[in-house]
Amino acid sequence: MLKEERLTYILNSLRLDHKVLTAELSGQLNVSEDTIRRDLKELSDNGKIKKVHGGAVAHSLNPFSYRERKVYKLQDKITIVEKAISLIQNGQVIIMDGGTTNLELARRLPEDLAATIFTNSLPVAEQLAEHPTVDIIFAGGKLLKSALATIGLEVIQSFSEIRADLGILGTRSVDREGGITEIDWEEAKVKRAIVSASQHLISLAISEKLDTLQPYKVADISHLHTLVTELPSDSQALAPYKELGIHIR
Amino acid sequence: MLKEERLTYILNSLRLDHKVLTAELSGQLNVSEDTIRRDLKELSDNGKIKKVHGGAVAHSLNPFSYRERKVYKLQDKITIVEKAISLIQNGQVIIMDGGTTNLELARRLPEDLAATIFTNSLPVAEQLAEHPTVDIIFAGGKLLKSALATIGLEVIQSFSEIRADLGILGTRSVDREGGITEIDWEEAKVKRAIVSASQHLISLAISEKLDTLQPYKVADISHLHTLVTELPSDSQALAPYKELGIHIR
DNA sequence: TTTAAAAACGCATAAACATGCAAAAACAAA
DNA sequence: TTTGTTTTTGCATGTTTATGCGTTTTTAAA
Repeated sequence: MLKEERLTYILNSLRLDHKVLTAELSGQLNVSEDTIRRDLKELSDNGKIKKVHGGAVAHSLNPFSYRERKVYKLQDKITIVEKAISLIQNGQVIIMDGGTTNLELARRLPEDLAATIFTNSLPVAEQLAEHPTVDIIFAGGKLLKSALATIGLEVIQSFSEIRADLGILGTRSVDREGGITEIDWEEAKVKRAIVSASQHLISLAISEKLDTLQPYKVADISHLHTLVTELPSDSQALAPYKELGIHIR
Repeated sequence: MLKEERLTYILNSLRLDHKVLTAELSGQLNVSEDTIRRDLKELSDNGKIKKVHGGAVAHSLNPFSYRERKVYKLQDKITIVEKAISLIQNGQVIIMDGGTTNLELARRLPEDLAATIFTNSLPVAEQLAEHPTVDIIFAGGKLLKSALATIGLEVIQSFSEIRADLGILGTRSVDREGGITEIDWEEAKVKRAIVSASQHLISLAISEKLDTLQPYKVADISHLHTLVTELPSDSQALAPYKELGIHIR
């Protein structure tokens, strides 16, 4: 294996997992830890990564992703995202909003996927821009700084003009009675637009969001077609949703 | 076997595998490793491949390589940006597009500025999102991945509905005869929309862009109200523009 | 503070490399 | 054809690079 390939491998792992461990890489690549250390040093010297004790973390040159807030329950979210990816087919038109789970989805989309993706999330759009084949349509509007997403009438109108195959919602709360609910009124309105524009609605939610409620309603539970969590599909917590006819992944 | 055939063979292997090994090629092509090395050197000199210790890799192997670019002439751009900031007043409605200079402007806006800023550039919007008081309106549309900016009819329409106090253009080329010109047709169209939506048009351009031309016209020089470069305002290079009645900063 | 893991450093070595040179081949012109 | 020139190639030479292994130093967590 060429050194160059190792460096690429490291950068790629870093892109997917946000961090790499020297010991782990040494095992995966069958070279000594010293070599890995030298690789990391080189990448670090070139400003590509940030070397830390034990490995390295992403240090994107992109000024935006500087906010390197740790992603809460990243492992669970990765599990969810991998299930969600299996639901996406080539050629589909997809609407997705923001949130860390959806961002992770954007990051991990298969290289060879061809799709058209509508979004109102700046980070998601930026992540998708690195994908070679997906077409990205950004819904314009007033930017909500805290969410780095556009909101308002214009966004809603944009989405209302689409008939999307898939709507993928990062979800704050799901409840069998209260349906999908959100904490921000404006965001809830945007999500509502996504719901009505999507033929098939997928909710990505870590399990702790199940059976919780927020003040603003996005959609009745009957609108939800597929629920993706990190739990195995036969988990007890998911049984009530299954009974409602919702597909569980 | 002709040398040309070998080179073709190498390029083809590289296309398939993204890498070639000197030793391997030497065996496959029945020539010495030295010859292969010379072949690789030639292809590398012509920019076709990237030569590395042990063989060569395709340029695309490194996924992040295209992001590497440091900001060209950053110091000059900071000078420009500081002058440009002095032209902005509280409460104004501003349209700005993308480019490194405009991104730098977004980064350095005074903390206490209150303004409404329309943009079609993802990085600019993200940067502005860190500002406490400006309102950001993002113009939606199809995302041009290379520029990380939206383009197309929708963007143009968004801008056409505005009457902005200030239009701030990052500028590829300015010429007293040819006006403001751009290298990308779609981007040029968007800039044209900015021009006609702005009551006062400001062009930010490092001096080396003066008196140069690109294929697509954005605006006649008569539409330009203020030209900001890193040069002192009494510089010889700016005199012709001054004569045309353009404000120089 | 103690301590185990990680990193840095120096060193050794084998593989890959650049360079100069000469032989062979291809080519051009007389 | 003959002769002179250029290109291509392989080989011998010394040089550089990549890597692993001890040893010492630093780090971070208990």
